[in-house]
Amino acid sequence: MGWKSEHKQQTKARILSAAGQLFTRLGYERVSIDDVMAAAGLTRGAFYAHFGSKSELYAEAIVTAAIRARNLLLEPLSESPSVDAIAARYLSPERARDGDARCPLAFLATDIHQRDDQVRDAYTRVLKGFARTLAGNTTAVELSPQTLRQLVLLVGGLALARAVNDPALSQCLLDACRQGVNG
Amino acid sequence: MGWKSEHKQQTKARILSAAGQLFTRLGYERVSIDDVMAAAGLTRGAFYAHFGSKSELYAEAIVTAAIRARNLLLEPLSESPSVDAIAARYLSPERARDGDARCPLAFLATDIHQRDDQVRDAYTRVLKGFARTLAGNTTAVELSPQTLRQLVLLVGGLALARAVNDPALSQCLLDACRQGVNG
DNA sequence: GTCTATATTCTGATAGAC
DNA sequence: GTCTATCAGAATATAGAC
Repeated sequence: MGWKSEHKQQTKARILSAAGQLFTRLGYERVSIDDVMAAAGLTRGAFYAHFGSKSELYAEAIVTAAIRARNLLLEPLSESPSVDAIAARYLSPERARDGDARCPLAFLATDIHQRDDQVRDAYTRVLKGFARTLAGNTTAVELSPQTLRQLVLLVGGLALARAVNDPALSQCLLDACRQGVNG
Repeated sequence: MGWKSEHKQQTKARILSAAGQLFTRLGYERVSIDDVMAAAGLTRGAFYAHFGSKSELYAEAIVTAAIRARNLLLEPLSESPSVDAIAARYLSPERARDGDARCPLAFLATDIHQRDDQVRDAYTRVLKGFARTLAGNTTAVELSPQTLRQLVLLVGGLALARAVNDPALSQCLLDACRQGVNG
């Protein structure tokens, strides 16, 4: 492809990066197309040259944000990190607050059911990917009950720790879940 | 108080009941004041005689919906139900779908962080109440790590089972969490 | 207290110049 | 492809009649 369509791809990537971070932090409804385009250094009118609708952007942005969060999470860890090592990083207080490595799985969990199938499919795929990482990237098709419990303790625990308005309870939730994953 | 203010209280209760069910099912942003008032058999203009803002309504409606969900959950159970018995009912497939006894703790979890302190306080109080129920209504001030893990497996598990667009995975999540609470 | 009517703001999406 | 300008609809909140 020529340099022109390459430039378009870069622009689209910039929009997706901005959207991923904004949506993960604020949710679907509190982020406007204006906000996303402004964060990407563009204006509203250019949006529809890249995406057909806000919902379509949301679906793609969830994947983008998940890849980013995954990279930041696993970066300092070994090639095949243990669930304990993952949990120790994932369930950190900074992550429960508005840290830099927000996980869309935890921050958008209850928002997904309200959206269309395209969005729900994207979220489901990402969640399964995280589960397979917890299972050590096995080739097994089935996810074991233990892996699913670890998944819930991580994603659900982080979500509740973020929701709650009591820092002490928030910390206790994170500690309890980390301990439960290890056991 | 006279029958007049008593009638006002009944009207307010009707609004709160409608709001509790609508908000829990659809979230904060997808429910308008119009929707709530219409469901209560009133029109928009009457709203501000009972509540100061939509956010204030939301905070109160979360408590109302939680009480209702709690009653429906514990109704057929013994006076001091075991966590196993609670989990068996709470993590049922009907509850993950749009059953009648929607739990605002699970369905609104990631919506709460976006709202004001009044809302977050209400949610936090309700969550602590559910945790104390799981702990057998002890008088202990502290919540044990095990109770908090059970709380996350129930609330987080139901939230993820609802988010996911894959019925088989949804069922596996519910089963795994129920099994984990029992163990 | 409840109604109708409306002020105001914001949003997603589109049209047309460059 | 990106811009400015705008449409059309929806939302919160308020004003005033009854």
